[in-house]
Amino acid sequence: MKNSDSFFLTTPIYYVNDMPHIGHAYTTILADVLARYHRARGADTFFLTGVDEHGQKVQQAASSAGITPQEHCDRMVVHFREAWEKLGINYDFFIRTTDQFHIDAVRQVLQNLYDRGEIYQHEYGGYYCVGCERFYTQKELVDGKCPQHLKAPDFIKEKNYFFRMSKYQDWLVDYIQKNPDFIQPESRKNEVLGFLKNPLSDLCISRPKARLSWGIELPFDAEYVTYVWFDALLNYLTAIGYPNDLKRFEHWWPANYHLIGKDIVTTHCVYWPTILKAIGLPLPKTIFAHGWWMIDETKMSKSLKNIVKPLDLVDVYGVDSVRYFLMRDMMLGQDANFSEEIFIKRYNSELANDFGNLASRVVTLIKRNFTAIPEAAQPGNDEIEIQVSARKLPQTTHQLISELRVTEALEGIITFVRSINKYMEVRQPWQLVKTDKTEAGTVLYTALESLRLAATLLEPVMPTKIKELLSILPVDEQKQEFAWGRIKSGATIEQIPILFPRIDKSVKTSAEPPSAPLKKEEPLITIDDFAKVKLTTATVLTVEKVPDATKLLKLTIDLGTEKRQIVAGIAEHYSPEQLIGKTIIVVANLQPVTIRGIKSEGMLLAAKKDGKLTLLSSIDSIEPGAKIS
RNA sequence: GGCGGUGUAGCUCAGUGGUAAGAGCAGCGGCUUCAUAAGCCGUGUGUCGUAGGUUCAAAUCCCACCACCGCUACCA
Repeated sequence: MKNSDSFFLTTPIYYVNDMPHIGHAYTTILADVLARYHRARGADTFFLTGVDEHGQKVQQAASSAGITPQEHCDRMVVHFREAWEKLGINYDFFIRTTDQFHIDAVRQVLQNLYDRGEIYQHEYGGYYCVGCERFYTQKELVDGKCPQHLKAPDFIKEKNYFFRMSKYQDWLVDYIQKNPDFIQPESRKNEVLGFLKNPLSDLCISRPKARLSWGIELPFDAEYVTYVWFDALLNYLTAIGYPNDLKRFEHWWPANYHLIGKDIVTTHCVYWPTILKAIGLPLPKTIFAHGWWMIDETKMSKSLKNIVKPLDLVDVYGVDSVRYFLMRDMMLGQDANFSEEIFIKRYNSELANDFGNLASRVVTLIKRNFTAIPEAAQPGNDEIEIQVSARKLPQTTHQLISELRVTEALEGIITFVRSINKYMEVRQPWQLVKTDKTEAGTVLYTALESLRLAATLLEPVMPTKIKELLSILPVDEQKQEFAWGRIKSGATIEQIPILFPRIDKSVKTSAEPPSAPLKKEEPLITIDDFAKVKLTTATVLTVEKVPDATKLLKLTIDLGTEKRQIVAGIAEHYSPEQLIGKTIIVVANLQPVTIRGIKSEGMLLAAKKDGKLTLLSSIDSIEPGAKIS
């Protein structure tokens, strides 16, 4: 039975198709920080992370690199382990979906669901057009024929296994509404509820081996492997012992937090709860979706290649300050900006000036004027005021952390640090020491003890640097970490090193080269392959918006020899007026398709990066129909 | 197209019916010198996106509009 003090939190398991980047790092550091705070308050804590290793993309990446999928995974997992090591991540377990225990457990769960009728095999009829290599619904067919090839498609049957997700739709909507903390922040909850207004279909959880072999084989049909998401989500259960070590499992489940990025909300907030319901397990208490880091104004995500490697940041600035920055600057669930400039401002202002400098001045004053740490003799009003806020601070910090309000928790600590600086100005111990050494001692003890307390509260965020500082401060081990008065009067103290040296903005630390795009080993094509693509110039004759579609424009174009109609997803980037009369480049021999009921006989070429799209054209004017080679 | 969100000081944001609208950063002026050229004090005439409405009273509630964003549909 899970007791109230057991705290289980997870990150997603990261797909090994990609190198670790700041998105992965943020989630993982957040989890680490939360785990450390909960351990510090005495909670029985389990922090799970890992990697997701099955699926199509892994198989493809492996085959293009000429290695087995397992070899590919074995290579990639090292990058994640090393990254977390370097970022000071203290996880309790690192799961790989290729771990045998996970594979076994997933198969047991599948068998159980299958036996209880939660999974069924469905043979869906399909009107399959060989020319198009795709299925058509009856509605899409024109007079029973493929609209492209005007040929009657074959009716073929394909089998797959489906999880009865749809039957849990009403239950899920109800559950989400009755448990306001289940999906956070609220905007994500609304999105999920919006998603659930449309009918939910059953979830296809198998892939025929003929198409994809890299996955967990279904226990009840060796011709299939498990859909990668189904396999991956179950890690949250298998890693803590489900279904073979129920005692361990029940100690931790349900999870207190699944931390995720906002890109995987549907899988976690729709698929996962229904799977758990079908298994018969309670749902995690909270699924928290955080935002994305914008790097120099550009979106950072898995699919984009403008990767800023967390390890590079750490090499330049140090782990602790990077962790601090990431935790301090991203507000609950919102997107945040990262740039060197923003980082340096935050670092200099809070870590160097407010905190680090305070440590230096207090310790220096003690070393210079006293042989040992002085006593706090007669606390006056200023001392009492500091002590009052020092006693409140651990409580408010832990409260905020328990609500995932990390930014505000850190703000509270740094505000307290500022108040210590102010206290120093008010009491001026460097003057007092000349007139009243006892009172100067009281002031310095108060400042040092306040500093120690602030440092202790910052330790989960900056474990390395803070440990370094705390190891120098002599304490009375009998007294509790968060209690006032732990610093030991009469003990000697070493001079402390400069913890966070100020970064001089004029000396730009651009030692790091702009991160080169990952070199993917892409297969090369021959000139003959290229020749298969018929590219020609074309003149745009007419353009109109496709009704009820945001992105679509219908164009008629002149190819010199003929006129054609194409549909293109560029309405958000070009207005019809901008296009008429322009020369564009099209793929002339592309298989036609029907988009929104409109036939499209070709594709225009456009360059797209970071959300910006521009059509390709020729530098000098040229007749339509010119061949491009 | 549908659903939802955001728009407050140069920047990042807090503030959801009621004293003259706030914080941090940046800027400017001063004090101080124990300290990492750090610290402290002082300093903001901000159309609270625009235009209406409800109210004794609105940044805060309602309507419309504008801008941006998210999810979703359609987008190879």
